[in-house]
Parts: sequence; structure tokens; C-alpha cells
Amino acid sequence: MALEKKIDCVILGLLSHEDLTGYEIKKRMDTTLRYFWGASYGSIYPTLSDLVSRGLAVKHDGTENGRTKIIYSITEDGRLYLKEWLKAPAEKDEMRYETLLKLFFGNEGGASQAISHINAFKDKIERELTYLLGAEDILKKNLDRDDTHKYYLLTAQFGIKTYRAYLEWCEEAKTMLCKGEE
Amino acid sequence: MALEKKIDCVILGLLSHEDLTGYEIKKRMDTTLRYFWGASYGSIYPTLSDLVSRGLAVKHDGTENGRTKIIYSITEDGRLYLKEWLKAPAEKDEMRYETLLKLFFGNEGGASQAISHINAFKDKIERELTYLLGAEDILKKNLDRDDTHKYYLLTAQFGIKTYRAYLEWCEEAKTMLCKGEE
DNA sequence: CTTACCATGTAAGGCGTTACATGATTCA
DNA sequence: TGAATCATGTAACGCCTTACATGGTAAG
Repeated sequence: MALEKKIDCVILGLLSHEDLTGYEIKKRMDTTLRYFWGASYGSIYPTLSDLVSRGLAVKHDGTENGRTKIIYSITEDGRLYLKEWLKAPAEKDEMRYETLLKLFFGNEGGASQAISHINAFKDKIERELTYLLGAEDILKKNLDRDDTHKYYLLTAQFGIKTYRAYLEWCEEAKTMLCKGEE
Repeated sequence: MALEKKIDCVILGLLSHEDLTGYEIKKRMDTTLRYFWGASYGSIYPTLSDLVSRGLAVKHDGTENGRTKIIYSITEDGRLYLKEWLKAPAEKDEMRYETLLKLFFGNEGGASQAISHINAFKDKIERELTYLLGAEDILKKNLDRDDTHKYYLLTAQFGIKTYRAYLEWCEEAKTMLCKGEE
């Protein structure tokens, strides 16, 4: 019980705003949703079929730029299902940071190795932060156009705030490790 | 390739510092490691057997307080394996926050529902933060006793910094949502 | 003309959880 | 005496990723 599977809700959530193909859903997962909820084709396409068979979404063929596509739309039942899920409290908030794991056991590898891990982490976070700041900018400019943007902005700002805290920590952590090196 | 499975390294990491039983390992997972790497009995005990069969750990029976225990120790090979893993760059740093997911689709449920999710999240984070601050305090007092404490402290401080950023965001997010409610 | 991107899927298998099963000891 | 904690495990199953398989179109 307490199904962990939220992928159906995520897809329904995306479809609640606009009709999408599986490919487009994957792109959303790789950009907007990437930093707090990822998914691969191997879970997206089967879930899409499943949603259709449960009557929560419908599919219809379409063509665009001479290309054949399978476009999915949410149904009324799908919208109800989504709303029920949104009402329920969030169950799973967790992080899995291998960087922290390696740092936790850092004594076994030494300070300079730990610093390398911190630097690699810092670079990754800086790249992500740049992306999020760009997204924030666009969202702010379109705030009045669409109410959903307000919620997208909220999550982007969560990421920005978090990543900035990470970067601060990186500096402090390196300082602390260097002191021990002397 | 690029095995995701790190549980063997985590256990080896714990054993590199002290001999432990499976039960004690689980307790570490539920306390110290909880916020960045969790694990259940269903993965700990089989991994322990696996480590023994690979020669990375050894088990020996012991008794303590009249209770029978199976105590595991790391071997030299285990220490080598751990060091190799520590050398390699971290591959998997990711979060899965259902709260953010529900917020991202918050428009479908409305501002007051979104605020409820934020409040629940805030409560959870405040509890975690209290725990981490307690851990930080203890670690700081024992910094000179054991070099490993420095690394434990580093990860605790990561959590503290991150959680404080979360809490700041909670307030800002609620303010933003309330403005829209008027 | 070939690289990159658009587009849809499946199969195998890894990883890890939940729930179950069992039993001893300690403490209120 | 009953609840909590100590202690060790297994079985079933859920979820998801990786890798594979296929083919069209756009742009340089």
C-alpha cells in the first residue's frame, strides 16, 4: 500500500495544462521537472497506455510539420483523479546525494579527494543554477499570461534558493577541509 | 553499466569505522544517513551476505547483554574496494520531492491547497532541522577525538544550510500565494 | 550525406521496498 | 503481562532504468 508510483499523476498534471505527445512529456521531464522528478521513455510510454486504458486520458493521432504524432489529452475522470492526488498530503520527499555519501566517508580517502568531490559538485550546481535563473526570468515575464506560471515560478525559486545554499556550503566546507590540511 | 547500487559501499563505509551488526547498520541509516541515503532491512541483510561472499567483509558471532549478535567487520579487500569507490566521481545526486510536484501542478488545486502542502513541508523540515542541530552540537564537541567527525560534521552542515534555505523559501512562497488570493 | 533531432515503443533486469515471519529481552 | 526494542532474515512484488529496435525529417 501507499503506492510510490507518481508517474501517472505527473503525466496527468502535464496534460492538465496542455495536450502533449510522449516525446514532449519526456522533454518536460528533462528540463522543467528534471531537478525534482525525473522519468525515462521506459516509464512514460507504458504509463500513457495505462492512463488511456483507465479512461484518465485519450489519445488521438495528429500531424504536425508533416510528422505523425500521437497526442494525449486528459479526460474529466483524469482531472478528477489528479485533483484527488493533489489534495492528499505529499508522502515522499527524499534526496539521494552520492556526493554527500562520499563526503561522509571522506576520512578514508583524505581531504584533497573530498575537495575534488566538492568542486565537481559545485560545477554541476552552478550549471543547474544558471539554467534555473534563465527559467525564472522567462516565468516572471509571463506571470500575468497564465496562472500556472505562478506555480512553476515557485518551484524554480525553490531550486534557486537551494542551489545557492549548496554553493555557500561548498565554500565553507572547502575552507574547513583546508584548515585541517595545514 | 554504471551501477546505481551504492548500498554495498555505504555499508562498507560504516564498517570501515567500526564493527557493526545488521541491526546497528539499519539504525545508522535511519538517523545519521537518513536525509541523504536511506535503506531497509530488505536490502541491508542480503547485501551483508553478499559482501561476505565477495570477501569484502567477514562475520563473526558475538554476544552482548546476553543477546546473540552477528557482527560484521571490513576486510583489507573491502577497504580497497571502498577506496576505489571513494576515488571515483559521484554519479547520482538527485532529489524526488513530491511536495514540489504537487506545487508545480498547484494551479489545478488552488492556492489554499498549495499553502497546506507548504505548511506540512515546513513542519517536517523544522523537525529534521532540530535533529541536525543537535547532531552538529555533539559532533563539534568531539571534533578532536576522531578525524571522521569532521566529515560527519560537513554533511550535517550541508543539511542545516539546505533546510534553512527551504524554510526561507516556505515563507516567501506563502507570501506570494497569499498575494494572489486577495 | 550525415548528424542531430523528432518520434514511439519493448524487453530485460536491477534495485529496493513492504510485509511477513520469528523469537529473545527489557522495562513499566 | 504486555509493549517496546533488539535482532535476523525472506518473499513478493513494484517501479524504473538501460539498452535495444525502428524509422522519419531538417539542416549544415
